[in-house]
Amino acid sequence: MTTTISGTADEPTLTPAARRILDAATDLFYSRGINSVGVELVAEQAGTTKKTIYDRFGSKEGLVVAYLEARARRWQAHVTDHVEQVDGPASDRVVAVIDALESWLEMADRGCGFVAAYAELSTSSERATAVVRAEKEWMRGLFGRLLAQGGIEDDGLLARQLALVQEGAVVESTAGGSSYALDDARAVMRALVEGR
Amino acid sequence: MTTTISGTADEPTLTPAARRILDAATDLFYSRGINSVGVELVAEQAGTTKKTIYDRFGSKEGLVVAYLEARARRWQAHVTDHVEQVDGPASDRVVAVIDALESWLEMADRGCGFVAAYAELSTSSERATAVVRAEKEWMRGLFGRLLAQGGIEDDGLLARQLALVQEGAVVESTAGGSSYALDDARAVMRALVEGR
DNA sequence: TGGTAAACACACCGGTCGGTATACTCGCAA
DNA sequence: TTGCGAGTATACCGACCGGTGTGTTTACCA
Repeated sequence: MTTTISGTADEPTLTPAARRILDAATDLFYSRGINSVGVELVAEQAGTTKKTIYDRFGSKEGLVVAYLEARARRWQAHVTDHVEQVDGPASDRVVAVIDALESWLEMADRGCGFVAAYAELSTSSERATAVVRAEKEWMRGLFGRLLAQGGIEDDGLLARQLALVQEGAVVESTAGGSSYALDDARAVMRALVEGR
Repeated sequence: MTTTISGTADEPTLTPAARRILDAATDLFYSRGINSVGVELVAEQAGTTKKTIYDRFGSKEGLVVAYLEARARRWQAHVTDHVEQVDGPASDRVVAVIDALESWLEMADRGCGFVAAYAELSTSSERATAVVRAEKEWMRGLFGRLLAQGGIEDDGLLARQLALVQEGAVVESTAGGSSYALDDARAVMRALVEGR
């Protein structure tokens, strides 16, 4: 282990067609919504057939879960990269998460894919909601590790508050249409960390 | 005008069948997701027919917009009620919004209906996303009014931060599965308001 | 009394949904 | 050489999608 801040499982190997299917699903599920995209469309965009999708992923739900897991891996790697490039006081490293979010939202301007998935699937797919919850938990854990490495002792309260602020920033800057949300979040985070 | 903290338009009069349709849609759209519910199902649960839905609301999108507007009115009335029952320092009234959210989530445990709608519709319905954005704007305005009434001057920054924290609380307590989120949000809000 | 808005029942449209079945081709490894 | 996993192609299934059309019944109101 070279680092203690990541802690993300690496992805399973995929056959070439499965790779294309997952890429197409990632694109379509995020941009148009999971329930609005049929497997036939995914197959078409992947240059393959429904048959192959069902051979590789079992069901649409299986494909959705694979999409969410892949998305979580990419997001976590993205955040980890940003955070690792900063070495200063804990507040600087915490705020770097919002920098990561900012560059992420330039590609993903439709908001948090996990919150969207939760909204669409929470009543219909237990497996999908479990992946969403795990991602939120990972964020809380990340903030906890950043605080600990910065020498700030915290029983979990501050880490949870920082994660909460980060989630609020996503909602306000996307659904809320606020162009100040990221800066607002940075200010709140600094106040919280430096205040204790 | 008896109060200056509400500022919500009252609902248009509806025919009896339209009322039942809107009630059924409110129930179904929220609990199962908008894209997952067909107009036929709404008609059935409302004890009416598709024809009447299209006569009253024009299209499924029209029904969705009416649902979101009605939901916004109920949410805003709910919050206003809670806030009006508190008369203390600004921090107490601000925190009362989280109390309102807490009792709201007892009925609506699937998260913010507006965020869910945004996730499902942001690429397909301009009208729906406008209603969502207006609701988020209303929340920022509410916090601004509460601060002003409490004698706290704010150019908008603090009000936006409070709204951001409130949104984060919703996400963390629903999709995030955190049972501390509401208390965490209250603590952050108090720190922000009392800190300035 | 006549007109009108509201709600009703019901049949119908083209299209898409998730999912399955059959059959064929290819490359690779035992 | 044989077998197998991977992929392709295509046809099919019942169910449901959003939306429309025709015609009938009810109730209120000028």
